Amino acid sequence: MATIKDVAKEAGVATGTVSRYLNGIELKKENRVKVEAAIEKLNFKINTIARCLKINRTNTIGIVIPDFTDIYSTTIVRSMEQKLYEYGYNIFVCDSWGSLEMERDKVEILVQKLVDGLIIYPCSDDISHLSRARENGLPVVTIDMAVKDFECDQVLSDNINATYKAVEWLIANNHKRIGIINGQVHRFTSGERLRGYQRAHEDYSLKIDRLLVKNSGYGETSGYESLIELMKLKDPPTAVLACNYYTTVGSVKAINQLGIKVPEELSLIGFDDLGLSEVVKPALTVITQPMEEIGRTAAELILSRINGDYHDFPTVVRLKTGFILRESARRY
Amino acid sequence: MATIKDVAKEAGVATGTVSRYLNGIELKKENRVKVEAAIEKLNFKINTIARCLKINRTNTIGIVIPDFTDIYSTTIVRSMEQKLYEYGYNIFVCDSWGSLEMERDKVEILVQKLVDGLIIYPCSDDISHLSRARENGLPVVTIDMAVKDFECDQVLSDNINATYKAVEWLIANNHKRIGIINGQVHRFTSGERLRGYQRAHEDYSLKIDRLLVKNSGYGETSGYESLIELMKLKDPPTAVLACNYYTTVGSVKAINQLGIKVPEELSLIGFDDLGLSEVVKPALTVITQPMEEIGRTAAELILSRINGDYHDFPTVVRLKTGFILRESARRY
DNA sequence: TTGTACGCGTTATCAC
DNA sequence: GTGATAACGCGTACAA
Repeated sequence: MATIKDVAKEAGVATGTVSRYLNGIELKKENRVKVEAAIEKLNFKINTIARCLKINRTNTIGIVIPDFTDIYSTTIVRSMEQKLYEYGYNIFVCDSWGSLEMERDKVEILVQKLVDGLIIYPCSDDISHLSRARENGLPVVTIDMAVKDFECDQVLSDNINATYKAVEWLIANNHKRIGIINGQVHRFTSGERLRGYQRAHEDYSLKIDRLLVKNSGYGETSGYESLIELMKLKDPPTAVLACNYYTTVGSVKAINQLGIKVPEELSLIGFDDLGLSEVVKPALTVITQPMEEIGRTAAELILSRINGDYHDFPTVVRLKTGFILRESARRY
Repeated sequence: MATIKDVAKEAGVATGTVSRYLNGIELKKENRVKVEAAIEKLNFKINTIARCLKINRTNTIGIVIPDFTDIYSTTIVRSMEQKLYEYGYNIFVCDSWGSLEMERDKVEILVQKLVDGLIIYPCSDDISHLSRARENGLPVVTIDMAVKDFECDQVLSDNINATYKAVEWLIANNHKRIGIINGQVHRFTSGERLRGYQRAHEDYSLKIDRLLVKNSGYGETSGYESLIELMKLKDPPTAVLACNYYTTVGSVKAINQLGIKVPEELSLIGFDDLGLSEVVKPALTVITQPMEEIGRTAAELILSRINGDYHDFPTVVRLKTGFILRESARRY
């Protein structure tokens, strides 16, 4: 692999001259031509590693998500990448496999690879490993998770009002027994989404039957099993709210298997308008999160911090969710 | 940020000694204790960039896929990551946005970041940019794409027999007008999948009606529109084969919208057993690709090449596909 | 404008 | 074993 020295020798100039050429500084035409010829001839490529070592920047943002195959995460990542690429940054995406240990490991790897910033979708509310990252002067932005005991920028959906609006709609449409299929209690978004469910009940003086509250996890299997359990109750719900995309998928699976008619026998409200929604029959009513906006916002925040703009640090951005009424929910 | 020199000074030893300690070489107990104390005290972290510059390896594999949100791709990536991580390699995943120009750009970035190998899911059959990567001694493995005019390892599904088996099943079950919704003709997998369709027709002396062959693209919209066009024909098909996951999704959408009864009025065979298959009603009959195996195989190949094992170079691995019979296809 | 010398943090190679 | 020192490839002063 040809180095900058080889190019300099070939062109008969000094290495500094080549370096300046590479950095877009104008040189004497004569030299420029020679340098260009040498680069072409030797098929020279700049060695990014050496450059990074020198300037102590990599123009790379590390991103950690719990699962590469989770379309909610990847949709956000895609939007981040678009924004960051625009500003000359690349992304280094890691998968924590939903494990805290792995997450720590990946963060460590990213820090050692000298990324210029870290955007993380934590898989738990233990983010003690992030403080070490920040000690190295690394900006950190979290997604989908409010973090205590650690100052950093955060981008969140307005989870509380998301479920509040959905439950409110159901109550307004005469539903009184509303099931909720939620993530585990210790997860941040689960807590908020449950909170919205509770608030709507409070505000309309409706009592919550604890049997209608499921929180075994955000996975497809959890959604599937929870829905079956709900419908096996002596007094089953007339409507069910699934609190993320995969519990929605699991719920639909269970509904199909049980042969339940939607919306005649059960109203279903899902989460995130991703692929499935319009494909299943009847089309799903869903709560939507602004995924592109989440990604873009996180990208913009990290870019600000990298550029030393800390005037609004730390910022917590709450993004509004939507509600798309389709056929799977109706008046009871 | 503390450097190895600081540690050496703090411990009162030479930098080489610290380096040897970091690389797991045993030192005199006395020195080991001093070095460990110094590392702890200074919160020293090894500088990966500097190390890479020296040893000329990054322990990182670059991966380029057409779309972060494409679950077929990410499932494969996940399986690659699992294997590579096991061997101490990280992955650097890039999204080509389905554009050749972007793909070139991303490959260039990866080469400059000095990844140790490149696994690529090309978005077209123009892979001229890969030869440059290989000139730098970089092993290249392609996924999902047979490549001409360029020697490299390739991991492919057995596309021809995949569609052959599906069409054969349909023919054996008395279907004579079989529609196919395929990717664009210039795409490699499309060509092969069409070939399987054709061969099955040949082998059973069935003539192909050109009107039944759609090839407007692998996207959801293409699938949606193609299915509608097929069903609008004077003599519509009795069965339709969608040739990737997204055309399958689009087809299901169209079927729901048109109110077509499956399998009574139309048999549908989809591609890839991903999420959707068991959620829609009736459950989808699908051709499956061994995604985990594709990822694992590609990872193993690149690891071999990195370790200098070229005894079977270049290798083309053809992996067998499966066929899951569910409710969406039946005897005509 | 151009050329030179040095620094970045680590590893490898010598002598000791 | 250990210590000193020369690489690795690039950027950047500073002097010419």
